[in-house]
Amino acid sequence: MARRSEHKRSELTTMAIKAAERIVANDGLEQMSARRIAKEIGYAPGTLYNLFEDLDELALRVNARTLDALLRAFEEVPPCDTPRDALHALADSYLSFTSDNRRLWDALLTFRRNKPAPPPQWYLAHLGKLVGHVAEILTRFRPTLSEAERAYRARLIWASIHGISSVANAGSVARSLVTPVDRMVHDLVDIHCNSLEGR
Amino acid sequence: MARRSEHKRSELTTMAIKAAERIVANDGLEQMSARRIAKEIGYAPGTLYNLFEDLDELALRVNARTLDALLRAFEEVPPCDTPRDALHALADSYLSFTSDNRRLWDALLTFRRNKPAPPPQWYLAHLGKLVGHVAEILTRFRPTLSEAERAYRARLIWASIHGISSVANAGSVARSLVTPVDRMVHDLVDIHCNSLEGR
DNA sequence: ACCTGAACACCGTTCAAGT
DNA sequence: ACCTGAACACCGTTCAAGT
Repeated sequence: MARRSEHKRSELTTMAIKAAERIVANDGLEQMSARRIAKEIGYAPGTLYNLFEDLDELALRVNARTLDALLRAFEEVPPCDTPRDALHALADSYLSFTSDNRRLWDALLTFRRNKPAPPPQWYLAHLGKLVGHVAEILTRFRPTLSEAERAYRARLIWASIHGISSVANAGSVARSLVTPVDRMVHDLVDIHCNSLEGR
Repeated sequence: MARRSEHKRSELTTMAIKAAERIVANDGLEQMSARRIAKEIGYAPGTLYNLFEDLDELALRVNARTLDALLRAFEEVPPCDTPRDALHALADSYLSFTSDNRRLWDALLTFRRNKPAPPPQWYLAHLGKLVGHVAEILTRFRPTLSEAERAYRARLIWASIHGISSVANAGSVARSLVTPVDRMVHDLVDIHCNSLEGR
């Protein structure tokens, strides 16, 4: 029926991603449907399949923007005198980002592709940068640590902190296990710091 | 149309829960639909709404059985000489249970009710027992710890371990961040133990 | 009283047909 | 070439009507 070309393909793509992001941020990932996105941008559902392979790809693009935003927040964390303070500052940044962007962060954590497929390489690169922020601080604790060990330790710290934050965000079912979240995260950071300092 | 009464109401309930569990274990929570459960037990979809308030309740009942099974596994963990060994043994039990029951455990972690509601009291009781197993071991580390502090510490340990295991189970997207899972969990347990021993 | 199954309001995805 | 929208195969949930 059509040939509107009111928007360039790239514009249309951006419109769709932003509409999807808006829906996820406001109403959660469950509400992000092809029909609703299409309605919001004023196109037919079929059009989305012209721009994206499927809804999975669209969700991945939304998550990529969320990760980008978190990385930007990390970069704005002011430098600290001690590595311990630096880790605490990073944890604070993480906690405030995830609470300011509850639903978007939740979407990132709970999203599962319908057809199992290896994650795109740019997605892994994003995650790598996230862990890189932690790894960088670890060099100040233990300058002699090999790069591999530093990366491993950074992943260990990140995953354990993430555990608390993810339980806190996971429905209301287990939230009582991780209260108060802030105190738990900072206690955990201290435990990791103590271990890094060898005490 | 009907009045079969081939099964008592309680039998029907059990049949439905077991069918749902089978579907979740084999094909994941996404595949657990009212229509499919009904077909498996040979009744109409509407019948399920006679037995349960909605699908959320059915999913909760499946999760309860999974938690029960995990608690049973915990109870079978043989006693250990040192509290450190005991924590490692508990972690091993957790790791092997979650890998033997991937999809059921995943369902427990990712399930979110459609209508937000406080978790039923029996559900919280189950979670409490889970943390209780950890708390019990902590008395051996620090007999003088108050009950509240012991419970807090147990939640901290459990949540951080759970973080690693949940990332490992979360699609393939972030799994690379938590490999090898076993080593990470045991390193984390050691860090917690060191902290408890005050070094 | 118990169970049915059509009905309602939704999904993701495809693809022939229109401009 | 681009976009549509009907069509297909699904959802959860309800409830009038049958036995």
